[in-house]
Amino acid sequence: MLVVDGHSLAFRAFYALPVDNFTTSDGQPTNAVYGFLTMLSQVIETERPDHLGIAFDVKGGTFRNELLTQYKGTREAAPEELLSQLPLIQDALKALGVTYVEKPGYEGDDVIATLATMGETAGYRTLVLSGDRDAFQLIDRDITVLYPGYHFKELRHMTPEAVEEKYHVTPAQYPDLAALRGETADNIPGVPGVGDGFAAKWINQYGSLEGIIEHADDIKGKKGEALREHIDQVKLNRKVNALVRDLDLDVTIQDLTFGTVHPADVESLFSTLQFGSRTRKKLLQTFNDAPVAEYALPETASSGAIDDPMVDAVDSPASLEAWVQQHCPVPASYESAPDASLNVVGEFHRETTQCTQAVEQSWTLVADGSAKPGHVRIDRMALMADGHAICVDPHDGTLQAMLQRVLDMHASTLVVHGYKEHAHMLAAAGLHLPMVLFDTHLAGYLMEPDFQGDSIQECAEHFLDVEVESSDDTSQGTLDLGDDTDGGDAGGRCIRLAAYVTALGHCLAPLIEEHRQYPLLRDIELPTSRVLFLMERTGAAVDRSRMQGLYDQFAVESEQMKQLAQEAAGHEINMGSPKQVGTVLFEEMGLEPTKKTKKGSYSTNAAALQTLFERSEEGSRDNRFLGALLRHRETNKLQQIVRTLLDAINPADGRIHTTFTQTVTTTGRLSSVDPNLQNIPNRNADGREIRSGFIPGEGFESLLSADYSQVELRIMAELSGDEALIEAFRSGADFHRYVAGLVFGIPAEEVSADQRSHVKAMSYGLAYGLSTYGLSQQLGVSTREANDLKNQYFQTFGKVHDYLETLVSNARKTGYTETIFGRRRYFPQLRSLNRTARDAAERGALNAPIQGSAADIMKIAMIRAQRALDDRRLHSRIALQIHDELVVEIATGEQEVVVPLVKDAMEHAVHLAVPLDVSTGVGPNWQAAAH
DNA sequence: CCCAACACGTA
DNA sequence: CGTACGTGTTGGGG
Repeated sequence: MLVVDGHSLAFRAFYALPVDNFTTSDGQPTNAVYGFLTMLSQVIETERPDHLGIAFDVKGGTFRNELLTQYKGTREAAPEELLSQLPLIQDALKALGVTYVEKPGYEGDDVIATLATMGETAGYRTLVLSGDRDAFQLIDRDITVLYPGYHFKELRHMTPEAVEEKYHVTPAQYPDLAALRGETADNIPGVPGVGDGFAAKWINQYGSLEGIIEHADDIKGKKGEALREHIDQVKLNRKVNALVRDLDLDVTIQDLTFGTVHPADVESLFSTLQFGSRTRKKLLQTFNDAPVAEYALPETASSGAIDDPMVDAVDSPASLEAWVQQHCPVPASYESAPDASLNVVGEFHRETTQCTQAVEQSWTLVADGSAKPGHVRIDRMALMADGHAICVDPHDGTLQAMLQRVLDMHASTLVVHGYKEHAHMLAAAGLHLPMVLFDTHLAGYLMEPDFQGDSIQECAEHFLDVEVESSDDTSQGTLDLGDDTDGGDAGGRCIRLAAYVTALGHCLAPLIEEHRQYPLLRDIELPTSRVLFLMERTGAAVDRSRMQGLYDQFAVESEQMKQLAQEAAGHEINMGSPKQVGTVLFEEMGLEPTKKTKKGSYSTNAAALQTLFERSEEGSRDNRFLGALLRHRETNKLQQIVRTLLDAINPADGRIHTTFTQTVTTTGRLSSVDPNLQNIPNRNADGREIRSGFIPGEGFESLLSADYSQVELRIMAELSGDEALIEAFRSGADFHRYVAGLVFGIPAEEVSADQRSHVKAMSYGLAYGLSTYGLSQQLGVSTREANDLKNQYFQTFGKVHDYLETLVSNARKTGYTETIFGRRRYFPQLRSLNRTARDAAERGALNAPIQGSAADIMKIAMIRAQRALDDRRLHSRIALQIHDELVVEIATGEQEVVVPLVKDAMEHAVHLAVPLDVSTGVGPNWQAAAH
């Protein structure tokens, strides 16, 4: 938070810049306005505050004048040239969306003191920009005064240390010193002959002004005499220079956010001030791109360093047990919740949101190793509780039983960074990790889904605002906690990580609670991570020879097409290089380019090649080249996909173990990496063949594929409350046909194939913020027709239109969107003045709650399905999730019971105004299971 | 060895 | 000039 002394900034600006150079054609001086705004802008750019308040004095006397008639008497009246600019400055602030505050009967300094105190109470670090030294009394750990030097640009950060260095008293003692010394600028006389030096000496000798007055008689010499003579003056000074910190100001911290300029007002004001375009642009940028305040870091965060724990030695089960008994918290109800499925309830309880207290009384476990499925390994682990830490070797056979006992008894009070990864690593040592209390990795993701950074170090740096010594920047694995190629202080590093996780937990728990994210964490994300752990460990079985056959087939055709294309081109070319392909097409063959890429060159993507192909004459050289190239692109891509699948097969079990990342997407979806099993071809027939390579493993009879029909549209029906759309789903008819009938005002049976597909594209485009232009492109119709369709659609489903609009306008107001389950995503760019950026943010804001709610529902479905399988002691297991589809490996003899079980888990994941529809298929491979 | 740009696979 | 992802290749830089 930045609090500014408006008058002192205006004065400095006025005297720093020549009036002559800053006057409008009709004679209005603008030097102070210009200087004020540019100086403020500079400070904002350097300090990047999330809150901003400007304090101004009000005309007329203050309570100080009543105490001290000569107060500020010598200060020359401000020149008219400056006074006339003060209202302009305030207008500019208003237009730029900056709050300013004044309080009759008080000075700007009192307003500043109050604002700074409010900020501190709310947990913000506060900067006070002021040229008045009275502000020094505000300085403490969280309040710093920016005090201008001779040149305005030299701003000194006056911290408690800086004050003590300069004046040899604490900030709290500074007003005592000023009272003794006086302030000539304000016409306040001090003790004659007493300056900073003697004042400081006395204060340090007697502790305070009070102490000095008490012992005034002890002070010898001329200075002592002078002091005794002026003691009443000094007392009065002290009364006058005390700032009022608890004014009733009529503003809250929330009012001090900024970043929303009023473009029209700015435009007109800057025009009358005759500011140049460069100046306008710069100012707009500063006040427009200001960050949306998402949360204040708690006080612990600003304190800087993380305390090192006491490191204890543990080398036997007995000493481990003793350590745990002494330091680890005892769960409130161990008997009732000892199981791994502690949180796996599949029910969402939005009302219970407390977690801070529990996390405060928690303990921490950090395992070091690799969590990559198929290459899971654990090297060591650290436990931390109660400020104490130990490092243990999980492979130590004598400790294992005790370690498991500790996990079983205390997991419900445990905090980890990455439940899924820890479950994998502990499993490598034969240990089972029950459900835990809190996960700092998942919590950080919920707080800021846009933040990219998985490791403990990155999260600590981001959320704790500490400098993390980058022990080794050799981290290669995406989810690794770090590498340990050093033979040195690996255990120490592990313990340090535990200290970070402990601090992260203490920092994130209150934030999570405040933002009502704990239900999501406890009831959705943590249970989901357990399901993902099981899925990753299981992996997906593949038919290696089938895959190899497909690979060979694609490779042969790919090679053939390459030969064909090179024949047509007349020379060897690298088919994988868009650049070389472009050269052949647009230079050697002289074809007319269709589209340009954003970076200047001509596009050679499939769409562009297709139009060129259709344009070319049958059998011509161009035609043959393009045909071969298109087919090569296709088969080469498929070959490449199959190759990565083959490479990913784990030799130990012949299965592919992907990693589902739970903290990368901004909307709440999962993603799949290494390999990505969420983008296995499904649209074209020959690509789809790859799915036939995914099969049930030994002991399993078939694969089940279960997917949601039109989830996102159903969510739109739910969220908008549109009766017509809700009825469309309740009717159970062919949805797109039914909707097309409504849109075109004809019976559903008379809807043509074209009409149906147009309406279908429109429906899906809605949730993406599709433009009429985009729609027309996709449908191959004129923008006019697309626009007509859009109007017709919104006329039929009015509430959908209203919903989408309020969605964006609410997001503009609050700064974020929310899913049905309260998952948030922030969109600071909604207030951008850059139209492209703003439009993109609007589309994102439109889509996030819809895509995100669908993701939430699927996660709940997975939790429910896993619980159902667990409860019935079934052997069937979830293998894959592809956003709206689950693939389940059905154990021999279980098909009859598993199919309805999974279907039910998905359909009843949540109760909406519209039913959720799940279609299922079973087959000997993934392709055959399609339906 | 890392990175951007391009292309293309999925929901 | 439609959202959300991951991966491969090329070709430039170091």
